[in-house]
Parts: sequence; structure tokens; C-alpha cells
Amino acid sequence: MGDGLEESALARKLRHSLDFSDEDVAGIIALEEQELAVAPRTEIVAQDSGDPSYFVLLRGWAACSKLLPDGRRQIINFAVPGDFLGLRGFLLPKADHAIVTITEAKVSQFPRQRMLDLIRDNPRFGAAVLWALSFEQAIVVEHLVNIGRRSALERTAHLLLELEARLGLVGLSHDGQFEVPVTQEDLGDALGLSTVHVNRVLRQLRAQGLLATRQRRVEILDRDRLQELAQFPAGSLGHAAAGRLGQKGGAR
Amino acid sequence: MGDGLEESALARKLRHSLDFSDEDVAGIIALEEQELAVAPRTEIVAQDSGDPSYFVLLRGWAACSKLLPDGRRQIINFAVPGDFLGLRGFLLPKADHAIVTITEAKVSQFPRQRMLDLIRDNPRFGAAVLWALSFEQAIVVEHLVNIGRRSALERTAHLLLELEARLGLVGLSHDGQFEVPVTQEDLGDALGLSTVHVNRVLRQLRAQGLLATRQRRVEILDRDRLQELAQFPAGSLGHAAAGRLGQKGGAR
DNA sequence: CGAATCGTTGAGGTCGCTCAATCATAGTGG
DNA sequence: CCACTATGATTGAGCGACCTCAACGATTCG
Repeated sequence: MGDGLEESALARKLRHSLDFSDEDVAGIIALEEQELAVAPRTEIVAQDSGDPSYFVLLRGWAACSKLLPDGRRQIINFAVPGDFLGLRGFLLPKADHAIVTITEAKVSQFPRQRMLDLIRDNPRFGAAVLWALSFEQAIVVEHLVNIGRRSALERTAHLLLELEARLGLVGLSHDGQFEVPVTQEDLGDALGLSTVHVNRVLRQLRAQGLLATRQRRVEILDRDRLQELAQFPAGSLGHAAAGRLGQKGGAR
Repeated sequence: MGDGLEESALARKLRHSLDFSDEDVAGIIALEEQELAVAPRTEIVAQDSGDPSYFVLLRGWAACSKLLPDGRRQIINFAVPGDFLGLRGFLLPKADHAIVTITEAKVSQFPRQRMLDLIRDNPRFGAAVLWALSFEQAIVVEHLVNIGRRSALERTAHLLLELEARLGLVGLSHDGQFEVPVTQEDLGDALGLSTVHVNRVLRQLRAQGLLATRQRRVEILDRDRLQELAQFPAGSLGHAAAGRLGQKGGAR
């Protein structure tokens, strides 16, 4: 089980977003099969792999991505501590995506069959998975809008604001400052831009006084203008909970 | 209940993709609250509406889209007969997207609370919803890759091949011919392209002998080259079933 | 027939890409 | 501690894909 620090990130998220009590959280954590330390740039789930496991990311960053035959890559979503990994894939016959760590990471693994059993037997848990999947999809949809209909400047701003909001949910963002341990190439693959252009866009955001970047650390300097530029709705991410779906059926 | 023709499209899909028996299908159909005929270009679910219902599209086309404040629009996904509408939204506090009919359509409506009860009480049904959501997300992810990392020509080819495959699942595509009752503006909003460029791309696809378009009807002339252009994996969509998730718990 | 919607085509502009070089940073072994 | 290396960030020049604006056909429908 986690050593406290990592666990709390997940617990914080579960309580905040999914309306789970401490007891529930403990129950979920107890399900984990094993906890793994993973090196940077390591593939956790391979594209087209069958029977994939399901993970919770306890520490570090990862990316869910798709690789085209010719080498082009699209990052679907970054995963930050507390996030679920492979939620979408584990019901499909094959994972249609790869999951790769970006930094050193720690994950806990939930074998596929165990998850399936649990969903079948515990409605409250199934509901939670359903909610998490919906939430994840909302993020992916936002990325789709971002890439499809926003300029490079707008979409970069939007992604950074989204990351800040998500990191905030697990206590990894303070005063508009947060770590983004990701290369500009990664950002480009997430934003549908070239590495070079990501660099120029970041420079532009800096020049306009909207944010500062030191190393891999980002600081939001002018949130209002940044949000306006990105058309980022204030408080959009999960601050409203899932409602009370699981309330009645709560078996354990 | 449906008049037979529409019902069969849904039933076909449920049996084909979700491994439901005729009996199951009948059970699901029986849940519907009411059946609605909807005019073209009518909003079924408004963006940011709370407490949205959940629908099955029996006839016609619809689009799930997001509108930006400045009027830009991104179509997340087209819905064809047999598709579920609003699956993602109904667990979230607010629908984060709009659903608009494209043609005249017929939908059956499942009120939100009824769905929630059902998921809680019937694990098999919950599993089916989970699977459907995963499947829907796989399509959205594919669109993300499409827009993020493929050229206009590639992504247009890809979308058409995807639509053909999906229409084939419900018997609406024969010999590579199928109706796409959608304007080029709609296509552009789905592909992240301008209307004008969609037109040019289609012309190019025609000029290369890959497909023909008459009115709103598309015919695939050279599937091999089209699939190669789009990097579209043959038989990728749902021809493999969801597995046997629901088998054991099957309460009714 | 008139009106509206949609499709088609041209001209010109721009955003973002590619190619390529240089600079910064961190790690490594001597 | 210092080359030496590898990786990533930065910048420039030139180009191409796609966009915008605008006009003109084609189709449908009342």
C-alpha cells in the first residue's frame, strides 16, 4: 500500500470528486494487487495489448497516447497523481492506446478480472467507475474541441489551465504554480502542434505576461487574461461532485 | 415502441456489439419512456443543461457538439441509427455538450433517474452502459488522433470509413454505398476544417478515384487505397464483441 | 418562379510546419 | 573539477496546408 504521501493524493481525489468516504477509500485501496515503481518513458500498457490491467497513478506523470504506423503520435491525455490509467481500455477487447510513464512513477495495479468481478458485484463501485469514465471522457472531449477549433495559443493556454486545475484537486498546485515535467515534444503531441511551434507559443504567452516558466515549473501570472484567451470556464473541473448515484445501493 | 424498421437497427447493434439476446433487447426497449419524432436541426440536449435525459436514436442522424462562446463549433461525434445519445453526459452534473438532430429523427427517451436506478439495481445493465461508454470513447479518441495528427485528406477519408463501418453495423451500408445526410459545414466542424477546404478535399478524393459522391450519398470506389490513405485498420470497429462481462450477474 | 440553402471555385493571406543550426542543462566518466 | 555527451530548448528562414473572403452554380422547397 502507499506510503502516505501518494495515497493521500488519490484519497483526496476520491473524496473530492467521487464523494467517497474515508472508509470507502480504504476499501478501494485494499483492492490493489501490487504496487509498482516504474522508470521514466516506460510503457505500462502497450497499444493493442489484450487483457490489460488497470492502474492508479500514485506518483509521477504518465501519458495515454496513440501511435500511428508512420511514427506520428497523439497524446490523448496526461495522467497526474491520483488519476486512473486504462479505464477506457479494460472493457474493450484490446487496449486501443498505449500508456507510457513520463517521469519516474509509482502505480498500483488492479488486475482486469478483479475489476470486472467488483463491478458486477458492487453497484456502488460500478457507479464510481462509470462516473470516472464519464469524467475522463469529458476531458478528452475538451481536448478534441481544443485541437479542432482553437488556435495554437488558445489551446496551449487551455491545456495549462486544465492541468493546473487537475493538479489542484490533488494538492499539487499552489498559488498558480505547478510542475509540468513534460518535454515540449510531449506538449506538441498532446496539442497537435510541432515541437518548434510549442516553443514559440510558450514564448508568446511569456511575452504577454500571462505566465512564467522556469525549468519544468509553470507559474500563472495573469489568470484572468489567460482564462479569457483560452475561453476556460472558471471552476469547470469536477468541483461539482458526481451527485449521489451510489447512495442507495451501497453494498460492500 | 418502434415500428419495426427502426427497432431492428438498435436490436441489431445490441446483439452484434454488446452480445445481448433477443430477450435482453426486448427488456431494454421496454424501458423507454416515450418515443419522439424530432425535426431536423433541433436541439435535443442543450449545452450546460442540468439533469439531461438519455436517448436512443432510432432513425435519422444527430450530432453531439460543443459550441464555443464566439460561435465556433466542434462536432464531437455523429450519431447514426442505433446509437446512444447523451451517455457521457447523464452522470455528470451538467451536460457539457449539445445534441442536435441533423435530419428528421426518431428517438426514444430514457429519463435520467430511471437509468440511474437501473444501473444500480441491474449489474448486467450497468455493465452494458459501461461498455457502450467505453466504445463511444474509443470513437472520440480516434477523432482526437484524426484531428491532431492527420492531414485534411487523411482525416476526411478516415471519418468516411468510420461512418461506413458504423452504418454497416446497423445495416445502413451496402457495397460501400451509404447515405451521409450531412452538410459540408457539418463535416468541417467534425474534422476541424473549414467548409471550403472540406469541399476541396472531397474533390481530391473523387479525383483520385477513391470515392464517388452523388447528392448526400457516398460510394467507396477503392477501399484498399482509401484505407491505406486513412491508415484505417480493417475491421476495427466493434466486430469483436465486448466479451462476457454481464454473464454471471444477470439479474432481471 | 423566387428564395434559401448548400456546393463549388478562385485569389490571396496566414498560421503553423520543416529543416537546420545554436544554446542551455544535466549527467558521466576520467 | 572538467571535458564530453545527450537531451531538450530556442531561434531563423522558407514553405505549404489550410483559411478567409467573395462570387457564382446547383438544388430544394414553398
